[in-house]
Amino acid sequence: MNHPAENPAVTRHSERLGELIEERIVTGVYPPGTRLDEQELADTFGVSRTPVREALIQLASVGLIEIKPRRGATVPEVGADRVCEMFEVMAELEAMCGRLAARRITPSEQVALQEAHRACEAARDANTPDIYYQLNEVFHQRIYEASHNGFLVEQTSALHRRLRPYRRLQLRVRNRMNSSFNEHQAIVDAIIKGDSELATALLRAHVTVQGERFADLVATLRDFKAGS
Amino acid sequence: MNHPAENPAVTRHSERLGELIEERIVTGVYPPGTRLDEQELADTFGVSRTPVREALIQLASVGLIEIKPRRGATVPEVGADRVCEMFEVMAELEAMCGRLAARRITPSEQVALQEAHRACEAARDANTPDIYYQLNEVFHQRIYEASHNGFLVEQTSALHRRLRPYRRLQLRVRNRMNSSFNEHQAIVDAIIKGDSELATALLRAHVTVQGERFADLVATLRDFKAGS
DNA sequence: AATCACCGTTGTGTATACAAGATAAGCAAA
DNA sequence: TTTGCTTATCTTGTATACACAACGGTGATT
Repeated sequence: MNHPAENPAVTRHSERLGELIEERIVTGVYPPGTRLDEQELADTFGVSRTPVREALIQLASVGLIEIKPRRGATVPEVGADRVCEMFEVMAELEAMCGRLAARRITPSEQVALQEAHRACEAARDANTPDIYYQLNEVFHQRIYEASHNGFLVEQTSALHRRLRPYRRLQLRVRNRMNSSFNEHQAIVDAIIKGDSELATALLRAHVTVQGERFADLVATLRDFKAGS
Repeated sequence: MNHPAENPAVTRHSERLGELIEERIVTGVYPPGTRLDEQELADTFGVSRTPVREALIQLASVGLIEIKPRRGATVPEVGADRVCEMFEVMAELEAMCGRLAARRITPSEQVALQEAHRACEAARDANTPDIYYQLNEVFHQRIYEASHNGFLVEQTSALHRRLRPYRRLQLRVRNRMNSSFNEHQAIVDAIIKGDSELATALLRAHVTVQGERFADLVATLRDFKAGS
């Protein structure tokens, strides 16, 4: 058997490169404001400038970096307000997923959703926020897919990924894991019950809270800086 | 105003190229299924393969074309169902714009919105669908901007552009221009009045109709083909 | 006659070379 | 010392050259 499927060795390096660079951006290796020198990246990853450029263009068109003509690529200083805007849109997209999911979810998807939910419950009981965080992503993904709108799934997943680093900040927020799980419970109930309006409202609130927590965090940090 | 993004004096050809190729895709010069040969495009536009590749990658990451490793770029056969999915998301995004706009629109934006609306009215009275179509875009853009969510504006505008060719098909649909204008009127009223829920509902319906018209059109075409 | 293997061609993916603009340093003049 | 201009250098943007995988055709074998 030829294994083109199992082998991630995509013949185009720029794709792999894009993921690597993206990884370094969201993990803070390349913090906002960083200038991304093409030659430097090329040396780092052991390739020539060509694939690096292609990867950068790809990242730029997704909005992860900014490329100014003749002035290179930089990791944008995502203003806190910008992130809030993104959370605002995210809330609406997730709410839409929930609305459609409540109407369209199949029996097998119901099972999958409840499985994901129970997995979250286990992580909560074990008090392992990192695990919970991971399973939380699966949970939300299940809802996306239950919307039966492939385009919506793509858009929502993309934005979810892009907001990941900011959501991550909230892991330590007091009691967030617990309240998150309770919200999940209500969301699952609404979807299973087929109450699309309720699912919409609950999911919107669920995500909006995340945005607000983020805003709180930013405000706190600013005060902290100002006070020191 | 310093808007380097929309400054046409961009030294990077790939951006300009991307727009040119996009233009040819949405206008049907490169119909779905077309294989986009890099060398061929390079010759066509009088540049080398490098900028062409960069433009293609950019288009691919926005979803306008598909690139398979070692197998080149093709204009995807966007299934009708896919387009319907996109309209479904579009309806929600526009609805969100309307909801926020109703709450946040400034006096000067109110004026701009009404101006755009009256311009549409003139086009309707003159019975010039092409002009109406153009002004209709301005009208919607005004609403996007009134949402005061820059990220939302970007996302919505992008999807709007991507759906343009399919919306264009509806120009000739019977009476569409007239009913569109009437819907606009109600939308403007709701936004000015500050009734965000009403604006949401009206805009969602306004766009949903477009999606349904598109579905009707596709169905008609299919029957036509089957019957011939 | 049909099938499979081998080889040539075509076109993508990458590296390198070259051109041009932008930044920054150095020098001169006020 | 500061300001302005010139120039040097560095980085981006583009062209070209090369490597290699995929498709197509021809020929041999069953």
